[in-house]
Amino acid sequence: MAGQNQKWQNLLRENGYRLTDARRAVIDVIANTDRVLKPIEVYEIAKEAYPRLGLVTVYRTLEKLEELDLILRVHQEADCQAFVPAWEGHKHLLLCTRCGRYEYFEGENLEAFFKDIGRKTGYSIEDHWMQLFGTCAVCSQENL
Amino acid sequence: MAGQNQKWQNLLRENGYRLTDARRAVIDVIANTDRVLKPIEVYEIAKEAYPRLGLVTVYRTLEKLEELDLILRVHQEADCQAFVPAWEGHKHLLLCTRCGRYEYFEGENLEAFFKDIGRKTGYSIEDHWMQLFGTCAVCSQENL
DNA sequence: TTCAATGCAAATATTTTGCAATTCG
DNA sequence: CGAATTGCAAAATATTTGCATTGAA
Repeated sequence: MAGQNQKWQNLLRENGYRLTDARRAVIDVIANTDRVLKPIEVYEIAKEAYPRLGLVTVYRTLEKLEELDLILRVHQEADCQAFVPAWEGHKHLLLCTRCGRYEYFEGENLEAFFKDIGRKTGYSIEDHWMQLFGTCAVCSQENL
Repeated sequence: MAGQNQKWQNLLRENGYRLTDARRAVIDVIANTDRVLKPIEVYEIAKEAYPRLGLVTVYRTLEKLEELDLILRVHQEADCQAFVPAWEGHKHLLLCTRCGRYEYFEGENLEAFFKDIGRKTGYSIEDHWMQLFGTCAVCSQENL
């Protein structure tokens, strides 16, 4: 997962966006996080490396990263504006409700199931969201 | 799905809440909707039947209905504050991205799958969300 | 009669927009 | 240099809270 920074920076440039210090700082944070992060959290962490960063820029950078499918917006009970690095082709997430850690998981066999639902309901299925919530091994440990 | 009003009203009372005209108006709307509704939409519709309704009361009533598991919060790309009547035991939703219509669907065999994910990742799974998005039969029809 | 509930107005919180100054390429 | 980007301040949204009044039980 580490070292995505360079790849992301290249992708931004290839898509006609400029590479600025502000963007680099935001990317450093979100590309390598092992926890779900809210914009304000990205801001606070990135600000340490690049103090004149503005929150607005964080919002705008996240917007572009999402547009390029480099990050994924995570919906949770309490808030729906948190992000994790995206994994190509997979949007099945497992989240720790205590610490925000995340894991991606595979679900190939689900496609057939979804198709079947579509047939039964008369809907043409275009997208799906699947998320599991639980307590990660580390947090379970701490709670003994 | 129709005629849930009375049941909901009883449940509110059984749980120590008072039955007011404002609450009845809100319940009439959300208990019988066939579309996902945002608080402001509930407000606007319910206001027709009970003009002195305040938006704040809609928020507060929805909060109580959610607490009693009578309605379910629906998360979508654009907003995460929309509700549908809940179906006991099932939180698997299929949503029309055009008109907001919804269908519940069953997924018994998923439990084993979820358990397996938990075992592989070391997480103890506590909850899951599954939603499908698509175009319903009516909207597909209209779009010919 | 009593206390929960209401609804207004005000306070918060969050996200977006306008714009002059800055910086990348 | 020229255009994209920044970040401030202000605006727009969405949701919550305080409080005097109303109304259900």
